[in-house]
Amino acid sequence: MRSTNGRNNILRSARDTFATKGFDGASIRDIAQAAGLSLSALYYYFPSKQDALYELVHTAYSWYIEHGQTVISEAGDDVLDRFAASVRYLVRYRIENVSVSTVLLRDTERLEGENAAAVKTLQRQARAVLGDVIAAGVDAGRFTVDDPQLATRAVLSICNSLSIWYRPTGELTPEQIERDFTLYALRIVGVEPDPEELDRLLELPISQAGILDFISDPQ
Amino acid sequence: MRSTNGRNNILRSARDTFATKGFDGASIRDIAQAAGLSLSALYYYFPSKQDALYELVHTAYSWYIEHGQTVISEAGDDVLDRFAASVRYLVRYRIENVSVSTVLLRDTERLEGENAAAVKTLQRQARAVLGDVIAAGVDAGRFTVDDPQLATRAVLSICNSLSIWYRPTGELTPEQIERDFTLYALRIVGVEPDPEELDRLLELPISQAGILDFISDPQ
Amino acid sequence: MRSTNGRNNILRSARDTFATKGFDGASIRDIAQAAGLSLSALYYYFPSKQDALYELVHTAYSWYIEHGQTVISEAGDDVLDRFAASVRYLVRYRIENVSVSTVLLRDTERLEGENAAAVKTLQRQARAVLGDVIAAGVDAGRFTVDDPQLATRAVLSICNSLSIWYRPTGELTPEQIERDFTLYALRIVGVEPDPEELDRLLELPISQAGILDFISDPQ
Amino acid sequence: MRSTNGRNNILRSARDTFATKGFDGASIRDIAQAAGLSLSALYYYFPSKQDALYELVHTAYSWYIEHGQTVISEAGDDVLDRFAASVRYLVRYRIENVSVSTVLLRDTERLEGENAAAVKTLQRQARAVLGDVIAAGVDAGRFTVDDPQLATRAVLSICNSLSIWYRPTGELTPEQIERDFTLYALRIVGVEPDPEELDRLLELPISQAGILDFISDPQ
DNA sequence: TATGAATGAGAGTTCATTCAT
DNA sequence: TATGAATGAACTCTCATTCAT
Repeated sequence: MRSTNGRNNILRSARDTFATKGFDGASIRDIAQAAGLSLSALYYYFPSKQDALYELVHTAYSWYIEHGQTVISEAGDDVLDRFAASVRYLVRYRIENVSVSTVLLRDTERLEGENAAAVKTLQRQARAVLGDVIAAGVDAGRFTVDDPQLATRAVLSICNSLSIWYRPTGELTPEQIERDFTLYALRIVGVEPDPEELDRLLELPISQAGILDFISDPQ
Repeated sequence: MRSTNGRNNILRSARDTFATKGFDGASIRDIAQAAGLSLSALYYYFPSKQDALYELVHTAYSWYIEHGQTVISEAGDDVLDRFAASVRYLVRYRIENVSVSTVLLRDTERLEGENAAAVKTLQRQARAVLGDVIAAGVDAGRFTVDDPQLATRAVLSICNSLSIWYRPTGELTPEQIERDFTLYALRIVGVEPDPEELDRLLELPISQAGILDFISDPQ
Repeated sequence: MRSTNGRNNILRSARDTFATKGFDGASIRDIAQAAGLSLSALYYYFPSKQDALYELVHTAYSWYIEHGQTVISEAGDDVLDRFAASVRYLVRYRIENVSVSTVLLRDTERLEGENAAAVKTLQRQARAVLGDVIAAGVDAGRFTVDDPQLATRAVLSICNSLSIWYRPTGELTPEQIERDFTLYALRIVGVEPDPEELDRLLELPISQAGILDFISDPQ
Repeated sequence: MRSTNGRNNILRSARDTFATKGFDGASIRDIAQAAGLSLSALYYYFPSKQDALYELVHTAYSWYIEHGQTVISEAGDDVLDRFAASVRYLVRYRIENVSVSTVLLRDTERLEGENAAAVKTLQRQARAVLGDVIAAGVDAGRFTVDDPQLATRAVLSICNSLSIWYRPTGELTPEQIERDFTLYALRIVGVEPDPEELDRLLELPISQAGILDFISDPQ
């Protein structure tokens, strides 16, 4: 069994190097250097650069999907609560995991063959985390949108944009972003919350406990 | 005298090759082959791969900004009309120029030095096309958002997502997308239009006339 | 059209380097250095090391087969004359083209896929150059062997052994070897020539005119 | 105490891997995998790849020489019997030990330094096993060849060719090959046996008893 | 305008080998 | 005895680029 330590160390470096230079722009030598290892040591853990990307992307998506479902079920039965929880979960994920999010959203299309197919399935499932809640809200008559899938894409793309422009050193605090993005999301599905309601939705507990160390950002 | 023809031919190939493989994944041989030229011919027109990317990105952004301002001013004085026009202009641009949009939104960060700086300025201006309208709407009390810049990012990111998932062969028509995205944008800034009003906003004329052939998609 | 000059120069170096170090032991750097070119220049002419080997082997076998048939037909109708001519042709080929013979006989099995298949066909044809003559001799009742194919292998293997041990600086002259090997070959097929007959058979003209420069040994 | 078991297991794998891929084409990983061992385990038994090859080649040649001398002395005093015995011994060795023969005849020249020198001595001795018999036959006036050494090379090369083309699944039986090759060998040295004589020569007992398991072929 | 020929640097990957355990 | 972890050197091959024509 190859030590999880060595693997994770490399995955962390791969994540940061991919995020900075892009999959094709990042050389394996860059990753090795970032990991404090020799070039060839990487090949002890991963048979190829592609495989390292796949491992990273696969693990990150899987974690997101699994914890997303937990977060939503912990939000209770009300569809508004569940919707707010899933939006806030994604916002926080993007803010706290900018590097991996960049790789997920930009470099995933560099995957080939079976890897690409497997990840496309995961992406569909990840979209469904939010998409199922929106569909439920529409079915329940609480949300008013013509095309729940398109509305899902809209809300997701707002949150995903964080990986492009959010920086911890920027002017906006995570809390401001979380509040405003939650409001935008609600409005998109046709809900205009009064301020107290919005406050309440923002106080529901959202957990990202137990995230793997090679997913979450370095600080 | 360098013929515009040769240049544009190359820019078209560069756009498609960058869009498909990414800037770092695309080799100059790929571009030459797509252009039906020899490797060295490219160097007659562009001193480097970077320069070709810069030319492409610079021209595309400049065109977008210039025509965007025209479109908005042609929409009249009402801030709602101007807002709808600018959203619809961007939606159409993304739908009709998927390839160049992909490059603009993904590969621009591969630019270096002065090129990168110049394009960052253009990106700010491009954001301002929509951003100024939103700010005006907020100032006029017609839009209710706390942070006009953040709202701008939200609306932009919805439209920009088209470059990732929109395909002309997909199920949704450009008209459906334009309608729904316009509605989402209005809702984000706190406006809930009644159906007639939305219809009216969707009938305002939007021109993309005169777009350069190496920007707009092949069909 | 890539210049034949450049190609042949590389093929010559490849031949010598493969002969000395074996296909797997020869690095592309070795070949480039021997050719007085940079590493990458080789890739302008040959897409891979495999392809260079294939080109070399394919051309050498094709030349051997074609000229072998000419030599035999020029030897006249008598099966003994034809047999002696084909043996002497092969002996001379091995002596005058030791390097390429070494590659042909040792490294051909490093070929893969279609290349391997194509060369196996050529090898069968090359064996048939001598094999057809032996079969004709057996059919005509002039040769007494049970299995013409096995006798062919026997005669061929004697001649082929030259690529392993023959050196121009050795004690034996090409003429001595040609005489003795011709005698062995005759004896194998059951013919014991008297000295005058052997002399006559050794005086028939055998041409290797027009051999390609990257096949024949450097001197 | 290094167990002979472990060593032989590795030598067996080395033999097969070298035979299939060639010395330079075979990686130590390939050998380890074939032996069912980890990479580093090989280094417990052999200090380098070269040494493993040397051990294999050295042992195989030594065994061949020693048993060859036994076989010949067991054939009695008659030079024809001794000659037939040595030819048939080699034919059987090549047929029953194709893998090791391939390595012996092809990869021996990859040996370096002292290893190469030592093996060259062994090769000379191995040639002498047959060569001494031929020389004795010539001295005794029973064989009529001008150059006993060249005749030796001729007979050897016929037998050695088996490592290239003989496969147990082929059409020819070992017995057919043994008969025909013995006949060819006799003819080369100028002896035309009548059928009864040939039969008698083929009935002399030849032993390969006690061959080491890492020399003889797997079945 | 355009190409063929060439190059140095660097890509991903594999190699034989080492060493602490 | 045997392994997991690591390394430096070398591998084949591709890259962006140049330059004479």
